[in-house]
Amino acid sequence: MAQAGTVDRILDTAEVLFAQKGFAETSLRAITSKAGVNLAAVNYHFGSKEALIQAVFERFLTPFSVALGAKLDEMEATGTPDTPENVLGIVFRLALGTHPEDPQRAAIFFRLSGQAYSQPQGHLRDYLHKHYGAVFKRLQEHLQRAVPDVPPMELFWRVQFSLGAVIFTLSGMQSLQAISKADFNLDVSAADITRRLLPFLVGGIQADVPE
Amino acid sequence: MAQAGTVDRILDTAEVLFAQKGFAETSLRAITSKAGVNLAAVNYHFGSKEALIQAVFERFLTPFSVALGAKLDEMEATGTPDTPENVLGIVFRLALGTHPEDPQRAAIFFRLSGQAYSQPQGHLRDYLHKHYGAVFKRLQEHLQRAVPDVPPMELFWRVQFSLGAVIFTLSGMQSLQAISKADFNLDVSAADITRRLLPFLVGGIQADVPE
DNA sequence: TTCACACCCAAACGTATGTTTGAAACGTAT
DNA sequence: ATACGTTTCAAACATACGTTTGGGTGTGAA
Repeated sequence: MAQAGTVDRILDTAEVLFAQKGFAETSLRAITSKAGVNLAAVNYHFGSKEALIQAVFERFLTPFSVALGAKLDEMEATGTPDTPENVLGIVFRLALGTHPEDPQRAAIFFRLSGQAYSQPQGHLRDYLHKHYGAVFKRLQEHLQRAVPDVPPMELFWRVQFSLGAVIFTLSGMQSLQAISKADFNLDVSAADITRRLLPFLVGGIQADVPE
Repeated sequence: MAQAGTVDRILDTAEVLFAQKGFAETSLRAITSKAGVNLAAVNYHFGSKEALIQAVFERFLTPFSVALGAKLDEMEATGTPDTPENVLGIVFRLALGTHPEDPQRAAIFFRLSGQAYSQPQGHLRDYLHKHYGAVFKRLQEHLQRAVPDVPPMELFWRVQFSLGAVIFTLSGMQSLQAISKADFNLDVSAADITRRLLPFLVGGIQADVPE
């Protein structure tokens, strides 16, 4: 990140600031001054702030969804059984491991996703669903095979619940960590939390469906 | 809401707009013009926008936490067993039922909570934890008795995961409903979703703790 | 009636934001 | 060396925001 081009410097900085403070609360001036580029550079290279936000997501999600697709291919090729643990495990290891050189990056990934999903108007939510809905659907199909007793409609919602648990928790990790430290005097990392998340989600997803 | 006083008209309107578009994206001008009051009224009656936001939450959460406390009292008095279903059931029925005359209100409640929690800086999160942490802790103690095999630290996080699932899902219901309709051609209500949520959360909370 | 106080209102203030502009600097191929 | 497309820059622009101001309006008590 030291002496990259203007475009990358903007993306690198925007990514961090967006994750830290949200989209509306992060001004172009904050981004450009911290990135050491001129204010006008954003509009020159991206066209608008909105386009910058989408570019940040694209740089994040395209490699992720490609890797996820590959992992699913591999799973199908090797005949790995469709269990909730296996399917969800892939996602988590991927999210935590796409940038092994920079562990912070995983947290940024989750918090950005959280920002996107909790965006009020849902522009981004729709954008994400449109561009990455295919891989997402494929993932859900594997999950469906893992819990054939859960009706598809029910599973759809359980996946949404899981998404909520994941994104919400990790996007607010700093506050939660403070609370956790105050109540239990213990530090936790993103990897800690995801380790705890897996059994929780598996338990929820394969729970019995009432009547 | 027809001809209430200025203060209530502001609160009524702000509540809806905040839930709809978020705090930063809702201007005082939008609130006051829709409420039919003068722009300066907010600063006159509340002091600042930040104070308005807190006032909105107070009007929501104080009755809720009082009612929750009463329900817990009742539970202890009648000796109702501490099962995850019972404890969580109380919360859900309360959240959905605090304003039976206005079913929309429950959705607003959840979406506001979601906005608060996904707020980047976490002012509100801390405010909520400070003002309503006591009832919350009590709830968690009942849950702990319901799942004695889950270590307290683990349970703390599972409660956070549950909060995420609930708030996140309900705060983004409009988008999710659209997706759900597109994929399954079915409409769903907030009550529907909470009915689905309960078994999911119970399953997650009482899942086995690994090694 | 007069006074005091709470409330309301139109207007203005200061500031911050995203965006645009036009000229300067740069790199590169001719 | 020159010309040209690309990129950078300081400055300005238009707008939106939260907040403040000062005068007006109504109401109840003295």
